[in-house]
Amino acid sequence: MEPVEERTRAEGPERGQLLDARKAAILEAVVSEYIGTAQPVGSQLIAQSPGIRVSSATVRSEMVALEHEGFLVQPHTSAGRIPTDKGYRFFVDHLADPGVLGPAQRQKVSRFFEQVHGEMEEMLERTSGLLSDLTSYAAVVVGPSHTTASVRSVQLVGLGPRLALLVVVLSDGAVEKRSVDFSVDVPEEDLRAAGAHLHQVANGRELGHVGPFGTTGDPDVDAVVAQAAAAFAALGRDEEGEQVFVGGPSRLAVAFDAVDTVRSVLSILEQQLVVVTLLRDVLDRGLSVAIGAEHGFEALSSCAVVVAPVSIEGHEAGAVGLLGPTRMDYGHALAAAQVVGQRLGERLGATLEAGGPGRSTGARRTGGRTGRRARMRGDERAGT
Amino acid sequence: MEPVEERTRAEGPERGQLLDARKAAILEAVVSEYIGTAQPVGSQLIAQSPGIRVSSATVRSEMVALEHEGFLVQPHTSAGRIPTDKGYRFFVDHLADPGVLGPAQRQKVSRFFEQVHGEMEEMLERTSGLLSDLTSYAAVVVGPSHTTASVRSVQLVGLGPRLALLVVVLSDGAVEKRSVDFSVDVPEEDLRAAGAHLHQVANGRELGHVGPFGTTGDPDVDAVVAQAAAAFAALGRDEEGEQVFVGGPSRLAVAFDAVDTVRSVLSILEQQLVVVTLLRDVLDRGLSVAIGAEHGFEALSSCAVVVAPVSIEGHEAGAVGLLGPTRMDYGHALAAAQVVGQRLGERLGATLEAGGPGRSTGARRTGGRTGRRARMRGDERAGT
DNA sequence: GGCTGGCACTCGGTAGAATCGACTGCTAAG
DNA sequence: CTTAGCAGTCGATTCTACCGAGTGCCAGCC
Repeated sequence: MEPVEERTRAEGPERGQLLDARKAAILEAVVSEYIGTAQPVGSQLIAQSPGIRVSSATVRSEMVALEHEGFLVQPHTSAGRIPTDKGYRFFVDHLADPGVLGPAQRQKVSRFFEQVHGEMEEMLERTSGLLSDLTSYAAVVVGPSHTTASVRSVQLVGLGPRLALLVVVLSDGAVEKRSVDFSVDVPEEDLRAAGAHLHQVANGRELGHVGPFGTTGDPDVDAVVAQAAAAFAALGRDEEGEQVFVGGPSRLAVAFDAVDTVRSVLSILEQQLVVVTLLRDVLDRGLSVAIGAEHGFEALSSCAVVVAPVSIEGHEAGAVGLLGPTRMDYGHALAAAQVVGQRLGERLGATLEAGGPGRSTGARRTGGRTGRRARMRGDERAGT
Repeated sequence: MEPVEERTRAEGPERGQLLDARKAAILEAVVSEYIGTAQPVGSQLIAQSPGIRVSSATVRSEMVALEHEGFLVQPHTSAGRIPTDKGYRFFVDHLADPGVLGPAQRQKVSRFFEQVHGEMEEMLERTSGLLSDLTSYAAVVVGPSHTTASVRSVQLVGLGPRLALLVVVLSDGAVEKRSVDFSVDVPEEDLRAAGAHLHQVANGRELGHVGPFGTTGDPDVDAVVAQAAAAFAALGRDEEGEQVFVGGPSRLAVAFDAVDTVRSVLSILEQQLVVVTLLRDVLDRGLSVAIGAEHGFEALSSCAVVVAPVSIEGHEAGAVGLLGPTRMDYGHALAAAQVVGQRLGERLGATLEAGGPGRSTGARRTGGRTGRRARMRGDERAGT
């Protein structure tokens, strides 16, 4: 109604984002208290907390102001106050101490990355478990997309008289495969010849950009090549997406007490494409935390998402994230995500350390985020 | 107290498992009603249901008997009755109509298996989604173990001067890989030579039983072979287990209203080894349904598990399962699991249809179920 | 002017009493 | 053996009273 009135009533030179020191201290106290207890916090409790040197009456009037400015809300008239998304946002941006992992946890992380072995998928999956363990929140790990990796080897392996497997090894160590069903028997030599030809043509190219495959002169072999080419194209289409690993989804059932919330958040996590988009969006906006409605997902409005990039030798290769209630322990979550993301990047980099120039095709992400695909696990229906 | 009394009171020649027709009809009515409404069901409702031609008083006295025999319980004195695990068991064994999928669902299944494409993992994953969609319960799909498949191809692909990828193709179309880090630069020819040698030695053997690898005469190549052999061994160790795919876990949050139950069931599903063991156990005991405490898992005591085998050309290759509350729609769930399991087996078989004799190494499972490993997704802690 | 103590007020949560109603078990009659 | 009738049980619901945490406001103090 009277925005001017509103603005003059607020004191000091703040412009929307700024709060004077005392308000900030009170807001911080409210947020940390609420994060700890999940109970609306009242003025008296705040007045007693260290760092606040005024009476509860003063705290009350400050709280009224904070409520007007949208940092706090009262669930009902005679209750304490709880932070709004904006309140958490201010807390995260200005107040929370950087957040450090305890020595025990640091050690756990170190030991994990020393011991972890196996191929990328396995490592990413384990990492999602680690992150979830560290924080008690659900964790997601998004692996690098293979779109920029180049083909290092192509092979056709016969599995039967009329069936073969197209095996493609990429420069980043990923292996893609696709079965090819010839309707007629194909002799082993033709298979081998076709494989060699495919290798010649595709080697060094990016998976999405192989072909045309030309001819070999031998029509039998060419027939095989043609079939395999189709499989190649299908590979390029299907495997363009990132893989998503979710760790500790059961943690959601601890973080939220409403079974409805659990259900809707779980069903979001089942749609891997959505998860990838979500993390990407947050990172693209230069954030490491998205609170409540800050990301566009209705179903996640009671969640906060903490994201950290995973970069392999300087180029962004994926992301790790945490999903918890808005009243999550941001300091800890940020620290954990950040450390794990970084260590994971280093670890993945180290595996490729001995890699040649093929690896550094690292063209930066093109930035567009439409058309991305991810392997779906679970329901594929677009959310309800 | 007086077992003889007990036994003589019951009529007819039953011995523990059998019930006379009227008791059975009443039990069936109680179970189906309870499955539908989740409310304790009283004698009056049963007396009205079609097929029951006696008064509520008679129903009551029969219910007393059924309670004595352990098929029903009363949550409290003045409430109706609900089935016990034993009650569900009898229902499943004797009463439930075979259960048929509706035409729409049959069609959905058919269309799914016509359209589904991609490699095994993807297909299994999608299948778990399908099954969950059909039934509204959480679904699990366990893929075949590779232990009986033989090696069809071995290749060493250089990813960098000192790094290579060992790529092993198995007769069932699976591809296993492992990166090998030589501490010195290895020329391309040595890699190729070592790869060829490995292929020679391993081809046709089972993954767990390759080696020893002998020598090639060239010490440089032998060094590479030795490193790769270690990777081979690691593969054999790691990839012995089945893969597990969970579809629609969010359905658990619909089926159960206690958030605690949701949490504990979810955390079971996170431990893939446990899931494999569970399904195996049930199948090994010749069952297709395990109700409540029938499987040994405390955390799943409020669940029922429906299992159907997936067999590829006669030999057991995996399983599909459904996880829901004990008051699940058994008829529908059984039908869905059975159909999907069978179709999946046929579909997987069709892919290998053109396969040669290598495929039919199908030695039956050895039956032991210790030492099995599964890729873990999520937490790895042994249950709480 | 800003801070504080005091006070009236609000309102969710809890406890207890009354009521309701869906069951049951029992019994006596058909 | 079945059935109608009846007394009894006990969870669920509603209502009331009450408590207490917490608020907003105000008058007085520094």
